[in-house]
Amino acid sequence: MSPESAVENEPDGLPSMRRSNRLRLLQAVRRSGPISRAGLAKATRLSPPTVSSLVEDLLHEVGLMSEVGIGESSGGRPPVLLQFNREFGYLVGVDVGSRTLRVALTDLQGQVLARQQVPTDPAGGEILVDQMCTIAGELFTATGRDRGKLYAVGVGAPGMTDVKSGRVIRAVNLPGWVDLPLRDLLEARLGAPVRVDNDANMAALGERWRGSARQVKDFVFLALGAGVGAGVVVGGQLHRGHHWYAGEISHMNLDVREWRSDFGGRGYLESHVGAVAIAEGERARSIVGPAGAGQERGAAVATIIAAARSGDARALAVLDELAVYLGTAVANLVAVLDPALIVFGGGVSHAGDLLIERVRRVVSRIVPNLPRFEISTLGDDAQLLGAVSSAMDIAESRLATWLGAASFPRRAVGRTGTR
Amino acid sequence: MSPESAVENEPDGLPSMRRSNRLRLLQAVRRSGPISRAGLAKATRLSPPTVSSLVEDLLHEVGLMSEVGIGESSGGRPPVLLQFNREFGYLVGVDVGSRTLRVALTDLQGQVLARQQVPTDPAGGEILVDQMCTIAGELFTATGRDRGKLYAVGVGAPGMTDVKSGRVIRAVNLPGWVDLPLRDLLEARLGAPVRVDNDANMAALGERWRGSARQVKDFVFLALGAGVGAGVVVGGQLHRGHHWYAGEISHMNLDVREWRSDFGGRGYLESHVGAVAIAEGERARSIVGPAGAGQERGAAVATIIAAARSGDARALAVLDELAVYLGTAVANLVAVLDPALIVFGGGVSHAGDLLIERVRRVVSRIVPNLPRFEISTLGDDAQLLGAVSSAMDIAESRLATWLGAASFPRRAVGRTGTR
DNA sequence: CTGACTTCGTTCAATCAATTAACAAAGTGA
DNA sequence: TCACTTTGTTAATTGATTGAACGAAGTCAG
Repeated sequence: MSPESAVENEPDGLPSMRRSNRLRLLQAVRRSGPISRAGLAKATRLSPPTVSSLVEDLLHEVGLMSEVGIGESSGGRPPVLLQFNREFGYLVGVDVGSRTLRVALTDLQGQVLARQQVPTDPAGGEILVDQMCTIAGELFTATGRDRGKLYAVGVGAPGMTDVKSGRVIRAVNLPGWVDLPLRDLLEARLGAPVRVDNDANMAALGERWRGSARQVKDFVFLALGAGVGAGVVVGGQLHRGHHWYAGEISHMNLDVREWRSDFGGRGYLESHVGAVAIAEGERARSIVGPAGAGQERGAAVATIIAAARSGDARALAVLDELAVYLGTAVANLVAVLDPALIVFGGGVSHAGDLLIERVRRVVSRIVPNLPRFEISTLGDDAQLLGAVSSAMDIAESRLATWLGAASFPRRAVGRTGTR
Repeated sequence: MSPESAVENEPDGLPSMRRSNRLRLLQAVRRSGPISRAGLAKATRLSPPTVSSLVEDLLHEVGLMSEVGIGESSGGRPPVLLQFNREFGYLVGVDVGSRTLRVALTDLQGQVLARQQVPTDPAGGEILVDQMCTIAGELFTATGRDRGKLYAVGVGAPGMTDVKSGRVIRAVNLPGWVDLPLRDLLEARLGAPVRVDNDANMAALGERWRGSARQVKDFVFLALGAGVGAGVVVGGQLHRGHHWYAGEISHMNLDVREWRSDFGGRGYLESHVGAVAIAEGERARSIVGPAGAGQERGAAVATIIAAARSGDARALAVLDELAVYLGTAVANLVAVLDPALIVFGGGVSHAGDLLIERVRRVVSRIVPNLPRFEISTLGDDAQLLGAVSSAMDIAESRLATWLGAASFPRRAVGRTGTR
């Protein structure tokens, strides 16, 4: 009964018109929640008998729909409500943070059934792969679901990833991850298609799905954590770039006079906006104490933000300084992309309006086309939910190809000659 | 027999499967040049009788195909070759330069039938609209084509345009164009759908179609003329941005220390890379003579480039300076988008390798993900051909909706009740 | 130059899915 | 209780695609 086997069972022979209409019905059901056959007929502009017949397939032969009960009558025979069978399969989303590993088990609609988080094993490498698989297994057991029905997996990893080959090229703070074929390892162990992407991209997907960026076609998610990264969404689609480097804005140079000093010099965004840079600035030290005392830069940043919130002039000055660099970088990004929205995430984003106002002031002096600015509404869950969202994307296309999105009547392969 | 009337004549009653397959055939014919019915059957995976029947429609009823002759036998009955009827309708592309107005008349495949160029009337405004329409009319007459068969028009205008409403918000060097509803004016006079877009975007489309960017999904066209503009192509599609400001990189700030000085200060790209800025730099003056002597900045730039090509140290120094700013801007753009290719166009691009090498050197010090760099292969024709290309896009979708790309069986509207 | 073989395209009957029309089912409301 | 609505199914019709057979128009070998 696993989806895998169902794929095999489905005869390829069905002419495509029917398959395509089946898919249309399924999508209508997913969009329009519980809905009657009559409602589906209106929504898809198919005739009632056709809908009945296709629903029959979807209900009993395929198993992707279920009858969910009787609806209110509106003056006639009450409708039989149909629903997408969300438990036809399950999704797993994984967020590999440099400190925390989060795993969620959801149904096909992305509804979270269970989740768990543990400290990331700093050794990285295959140990982490073990950790993920174990936790995923535990979540299946805990919720009493069949792990054979795992349908797709999304993984957000810190650092640089090659989405096509599913490799992690290098991971921030996880020395054990260098050119790790994460996707292949996971697919082998979990028996389901896996997509690996970097954390900023995943966070962007999360915000697009259930965060600040719903309905927004063009936006950028700014991950302001240990480093600075961006997830770029253009035309509703994540844009990853030719070398998977899109959004690596930490390399931006904001001082032509310093461009000769190679990566990481004073002219570069990274030197002014990363948590490291913030925590180790002069003013910052005067707030959080001498360098080296605070092992955790994230904590130092949090302290500075707290001070700023309570009106500490030195802390506000740190934000001012930060905003000049960040704002200029954002302005340059806006000059290139003209997005409708920029979402701030990561530790620095907890400064909230203190940050947004300062950045907006800078940006508005540089470019005329101001985007909307918002703080991530998902916070630390953005990456995890983004991973789930990307698993949903895989599931979507798997369902589509399976049910026959494939255009049109395909003749039986290997057509025999005339003789 | 104009396409317009044909659209009306086509009964909407054809069930969609047939319409959709007709479209598939048409596209296969356009892709695969002259091809037999048997070839089409293989290419589209439709059965021979179906192909015959649909081709019959397309040939005689619709008129979008024509038989073009008999092909070589490959050991059996020789094939009857079919072709897309490129003269089913015509396209017009217009490039409104600040100095030259170019107009081309092409067939539906974008093959240029005739073209003409005249000096742009600096008065701008509706006078220019007249000019365009007149020239277009002349081209129809000169080639003996029926102007009633005009199928789509693309117009590239300098400056800022709102593609959705078809308005020119403001045009560089054309004071008469301020918030001009160019699309509506032209559609009223020409009787065909019109798309208006800015010159950098059109040039990008041109390079995508028949220039350096063929087959490239993610690239940026840099228009280095009087100002600096970019046409941004992401995922094969032009990206225009939320306020139609995408690619307005002249606003980029490359010197945080100068960000307070508002638009146009020393920190901004525009102040260093535009033809004005180049021609009026100190070193530049020492080559081309005192300021004000050369009315034409474009000519001054050309002089400098010529000098550089012949090894003039001062001219090369101008390029060096330019490359630092341009390279930094490009690097920032690359940090955001990671394109596969950057195409240089406009007057400054005539510096060729002298420019590319210098820019590449700067970019390679700032970001690790170097794109390919190329000089526009279309030169001054990029915008014009881009305008044609965008007209083709319109034509494509017009044909598609007309032939019924619209997904699936649509019930007769206003379905009468059960009674 | 004839006959076997290919390839191209069409004719014809069969198939399959969607539609219309009619009807059964299951309610509301006067 | 009866007229009316809305939902869903059954039955007959329509329309498009297909497979098989066949005619058309060539090549190629002996």
